[in-house]
Amino acid sequence: MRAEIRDEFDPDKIIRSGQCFRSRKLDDGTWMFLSTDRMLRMKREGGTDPMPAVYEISCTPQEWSGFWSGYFDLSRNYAQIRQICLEIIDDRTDTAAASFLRNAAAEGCGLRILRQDPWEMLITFILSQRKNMPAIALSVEKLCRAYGHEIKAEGIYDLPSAVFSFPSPDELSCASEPDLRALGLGYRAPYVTDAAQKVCSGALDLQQAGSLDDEALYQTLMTVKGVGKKVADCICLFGYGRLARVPVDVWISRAVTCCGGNPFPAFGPYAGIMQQYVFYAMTK
DNA sequence: AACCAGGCTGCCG
DNA sequence: CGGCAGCATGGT
Repeated sequence: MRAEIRDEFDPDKIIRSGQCFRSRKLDDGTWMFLSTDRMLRMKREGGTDPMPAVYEISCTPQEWSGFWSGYFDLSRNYAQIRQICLEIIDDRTDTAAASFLRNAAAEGCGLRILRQDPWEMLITFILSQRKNMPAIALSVEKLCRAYGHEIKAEGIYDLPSAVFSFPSPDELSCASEPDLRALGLGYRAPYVTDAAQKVCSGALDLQQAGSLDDEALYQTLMTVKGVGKKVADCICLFGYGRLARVPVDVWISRAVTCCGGNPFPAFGPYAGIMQQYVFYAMTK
């Protein structure tokens, strides 16, 4: 099918923004996005300059409106939100911090906070600790190849190599801690088995957790071993769309120092989006 | 070849 | 309580 996207949307930036680790751009210029056991292929039509942007998309209209449109958070107006962020930045008296933040908000144009699967976010960000982005992508890929199942290509698109789903809680519950250490997960292996055990047993209901407020959700997620403040905030932001949450990692910590104090609370309900602009600008 | 990576746990004071 | 060593492994 064909889809027209009018708001700010830059798949290249989204893929390199550190919120998803399986999606990528293929050699033929199409983008491949993956979420749990779903795959989407998309290609820009009619050059790159004109708005609105039109994309040729591999799924049905039902899958687009029923899933992927929500995944890309397309019902939200990011152009307007980014403008609100810029106005908040203009109110600052500290010119050095203001120009730093203004630059980040400009660099981040086209980023969106993806509405991803909570289980996939839980495991992915447990794996992410003390790793750089290529290393995270590698361990996630290993996990999918070992415990997920193959996803077949749709329609006219063919794939360069086999693509695997993200393992479901049941699929991952087959993995013992030594199995996961053998995959190279290191000290994170027992954290993953604890997460799978809690979710499979029903001790942690990720679906129902979505009805909790931000703070209760955050506290609930931290009951899993290996999930601390930063990882819990990543799951809140990228898995539950809690846009006020600000995961503080080494990069954001540097940005806070650079601004002479934490600049994010000023952005209120959009602090998490501003955080993503800053993270992207700093890691680019 | 050292040093770092989207940190967390357990222990020490 | 706050502070901090130790941690497994792949990138740069």
